[in-house]
Amino acid sequence: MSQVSTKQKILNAAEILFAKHGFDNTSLRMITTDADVNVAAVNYHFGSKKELIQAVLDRYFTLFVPKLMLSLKASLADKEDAFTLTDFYSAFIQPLLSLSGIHSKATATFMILVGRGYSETQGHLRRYFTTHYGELLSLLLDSVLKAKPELTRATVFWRLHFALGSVVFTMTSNTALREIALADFDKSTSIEDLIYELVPYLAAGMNAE
Amino acid sequence: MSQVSTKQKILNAAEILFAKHGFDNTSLRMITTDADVNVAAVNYHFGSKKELIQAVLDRYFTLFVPKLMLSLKASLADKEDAFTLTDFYSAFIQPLLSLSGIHSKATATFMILVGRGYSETQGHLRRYFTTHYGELLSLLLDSVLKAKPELTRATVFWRLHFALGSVVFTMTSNTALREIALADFDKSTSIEDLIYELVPYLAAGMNAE
DNA sequence: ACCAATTTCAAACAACTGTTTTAAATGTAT
DNA sequence: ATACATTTAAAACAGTTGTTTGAAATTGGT
Repeated sequence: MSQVSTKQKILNAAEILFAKHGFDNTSLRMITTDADVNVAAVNYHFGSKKELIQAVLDRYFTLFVPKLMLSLKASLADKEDAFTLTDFYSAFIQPLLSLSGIHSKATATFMILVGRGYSETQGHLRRYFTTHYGELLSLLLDSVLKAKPELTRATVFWRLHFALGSVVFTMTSNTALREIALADFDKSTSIEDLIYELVPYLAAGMNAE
Repeated sequence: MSQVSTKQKILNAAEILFAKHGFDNTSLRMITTDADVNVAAVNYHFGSKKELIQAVLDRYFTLFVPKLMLSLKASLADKEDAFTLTDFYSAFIQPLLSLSGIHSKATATFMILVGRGYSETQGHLRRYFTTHYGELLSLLLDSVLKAKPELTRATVFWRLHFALGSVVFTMTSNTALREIALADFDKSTSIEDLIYELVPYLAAGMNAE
């Protein structure tokens, strides 16, 4: 019990701090202090900080990726030739919402971690993404191409990442953007408002040309 | 001569390293080694690392922001009530290309630095952005609203930042994304191809609903 | 209750961080 | 050439980083 508990206490604390400050700006001492655990525990249970980062990401990927792939495959099989972009986007909702089982902010945290993984990447994270990302990416490309056959595979690839960029940038810059938004209009913006703004924007982008 | 030269050698080296590794992951010793200058020179000429970061950003902002604002105002005055989204996007081209006067990669570097400024923000950078960014943001909002009066000011605000997110994410993740793209299709993607993909996507997003 | 394996802990590790100090070198006027 | 201010340079600063050590505490199996 104590072994699992310590490991998970570290993962929980690390995840929050990684999302808030980034991987490199989070020290092991910040993590172990928040987790109420000895500094040496990280190296004992995970080996190194690098492996801790991957363990944090793994927890989300092993939960999210299979669910998303199942959801997409089910929708593709169900709709067959009538599969639309709306079906594509809808396939994300359930898997994303299911992350809330971990904790309330899990969905946002996941997106932020993915974003940080992309931009803070220093080699080992890049390799991690390309391996754990490969078959999912193929399925995503195939799905969109089913809904929009007139697009090239390359165009779909880039548009998917443009969309990811909008989401990830909005998440990681959340505090800064909300502050600026608050200074310009005096009405504050909730996460729900943001999603409401985001969805039609992403849909229109993928539908371009 | 020697004083200006040292200052600029530091700025040039810092800019490249900041864009490549981020602000916090770039040490003063990395910068001064690349610049072939003593470590103490940074604190002598700039006061602190924070002030060096702002000096690097300043070099771009003082060059880019006035040009963009003039370009937008000229276009607004010229087209009057016939100002379109195409006019809006076109106003960026000249100011962005003029950055190439600094060096060949200046435009991409500028976008990356802006992106890092948003997500690595720890307080002082956020304040820097809101002050040096305020009147430009207002002008951008007004311009888009002239072209698309049916949108609310808040919607335009978020869509502008969604677009910035796509650009910035694509820039900062450039290497990683190109690697993935190369693994999936075997045709490599140039920056020109990327812009060609980006423009219709951004236009469609702003035109949504 | 015992032994052995697992886990925790305080302390120290070498390497690195931004910054400061002090002295030497350089430049610039008179 | 003298006197002054500006700029460079080597060295050390206190603080933090990830990681390792070795002994203490805890655990689980018999």
